[in-house]
Amino acid sequence: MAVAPPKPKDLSLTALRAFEAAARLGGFAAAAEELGVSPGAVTAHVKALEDRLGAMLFQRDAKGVRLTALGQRVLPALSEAFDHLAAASHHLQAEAAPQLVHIATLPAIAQFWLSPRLPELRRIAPEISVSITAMEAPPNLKRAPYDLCLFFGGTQGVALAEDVIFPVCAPSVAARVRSVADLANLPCLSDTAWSEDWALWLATAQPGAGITPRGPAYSLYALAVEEAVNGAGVLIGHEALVARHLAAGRLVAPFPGRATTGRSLRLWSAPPAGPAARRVMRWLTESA
Amino acid sequence: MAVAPPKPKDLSLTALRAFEAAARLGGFAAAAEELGVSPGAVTAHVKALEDRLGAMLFQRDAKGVRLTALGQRVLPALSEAFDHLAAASHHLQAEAAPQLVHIATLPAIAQFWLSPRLPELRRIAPEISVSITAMEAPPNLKRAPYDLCLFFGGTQGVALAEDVIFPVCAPSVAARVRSVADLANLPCLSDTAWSEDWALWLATAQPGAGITPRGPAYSLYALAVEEAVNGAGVLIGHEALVARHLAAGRLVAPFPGRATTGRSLRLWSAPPAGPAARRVMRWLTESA
DNA sequence: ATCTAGGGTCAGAAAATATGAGTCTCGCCA
DNA sequence: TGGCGAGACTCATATTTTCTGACCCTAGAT
Repeated sequence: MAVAPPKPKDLSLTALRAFEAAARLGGFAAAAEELGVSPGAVTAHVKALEDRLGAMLFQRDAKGVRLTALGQRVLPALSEAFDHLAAASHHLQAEAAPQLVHIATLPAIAQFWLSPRLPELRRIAPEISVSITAMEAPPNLKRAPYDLCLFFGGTQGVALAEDVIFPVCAPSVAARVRSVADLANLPCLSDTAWSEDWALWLATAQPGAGITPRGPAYSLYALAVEEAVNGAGVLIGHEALVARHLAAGRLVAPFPGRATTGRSLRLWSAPPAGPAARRVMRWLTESA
Repeated sequence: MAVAPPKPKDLSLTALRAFEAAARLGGFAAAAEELGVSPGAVTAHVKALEDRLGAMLFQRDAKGVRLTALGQRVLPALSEAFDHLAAASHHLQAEAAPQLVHIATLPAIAQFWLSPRLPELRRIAPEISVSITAMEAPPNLKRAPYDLCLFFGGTQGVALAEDVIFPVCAPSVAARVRSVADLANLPCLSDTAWSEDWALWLATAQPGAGITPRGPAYSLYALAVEEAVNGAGVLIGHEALVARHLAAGRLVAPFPGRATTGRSLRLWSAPPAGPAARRVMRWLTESA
């Protein structure tokens, strides 16, 4: 009774994932971002899924998309399923490479805080290998395959250090800086993502000074630091990130005033943290 | 602090699925069958996954594959995750098309039992649309998107009818059949998948007759039936499948003896059966 | 009015996935 | 002891899926 294979194919997993991400994040663009594809790809997936189902999942208007009733009904089960799948996949990777620890962090933290500590970690625990991925925002640990996260702000995990900020500059520049008022005549370097830093520091160190620092903003903190070291101006420094340069004398703090941003450098781990991840977490915590 | 996207991609869902199927079913060939792809595709997926992980998941030997310890450790979580995903996907399809009922069944049942009943069902419940997929063996309902299954044997669901077998043939052939002994001189048609039918019937209807029926075996029961109707010989008929031909007089039963195969025609549903599926199930049960 | 943030569309390109034929290695069996 | 058959592997090729990139469109915000 053999028959030729007229196979009724399942829904495409990729399309389901695109729908799930779009629904959960409330937009195709956000979903594209999370999935690491272009928005057009998400559009196409959702459309394909809708065509396949013969029903709309989103209501479109020019200002975005909203889930239809159908979409709302099926989203929870789908999200949960993908959570399970991501967890299983993460588990698989952890079991396959138990000595590999993936850390997600800001580029600046990676370069100025984490990287300098790694040689010592490698000396202490040579069997552990650490991989670092730099990103702008903490990943969704339910989905992304990282073992540890290291970012400013939030409330999860342990705080390694207060985020303390204060101006720093090359020694040659410091010689020309006598008072806070001098900042008005110097390039005041900053990071575009931390554009409030100067105002925050001024409010704390010299309230009512009436100074509006002006200067280039960099989209990569490392660039700003590099410029400061090269004498391009005064950088509003984050203690954890400029500590090494201060210790080495490549940068100095021309003013005594320090401000806290209210955030802290925090370290947390993905739920089923393996021995290696715990080991690295302990070491980083102690080293802070 | 924007950075270019050096994205650490997740494991391929397709590869994970191939691994899961191979592990669960105990072989690449079986997995290929379930996934509806060629064995080579499964081989490639598993290999890609192993390369990606840097660890072996299967131990190969010439007689098949066995899971490694690593594979055994991760399989349960993966299987569960794919079960959830399949359930969610099924749920989505059911919600999107609540009036569509997918039935999985044997080709012969589809043609000779189910199909004749559908016009009446359409008359009674025109809003329900039924889709039928023919297959050789009951699908894994945890994975395959069917609402109802209709097969011989098993213990699930409700029994619609005993599987009763007895010889049938065209009236013109019946005229030449006087006794069971005549079967030795006539083509005795059968289905390759039900090769024991003749022996079973003879053991019940004429024990010790010493007859070995000979004749063509068909890989599709419908072919055997067609041949019987055309007078090609005597077919060992399954009551549920030849009832219509008997009623119409195109086939007759030349002997009074009937045997039961010990199995029955059973109908069962996938766990979260919607209203339409339940309706169809009720109707089919009553119609039997 | 212009800008901006989202989506939609499309053609072409890239990557993933599948096939199919041919090998290889066993264990089974005559 | 040589022939099968099962099951898996390989490789070159084919197909399908998926992605991109550039463009358009709309509506609310500036």
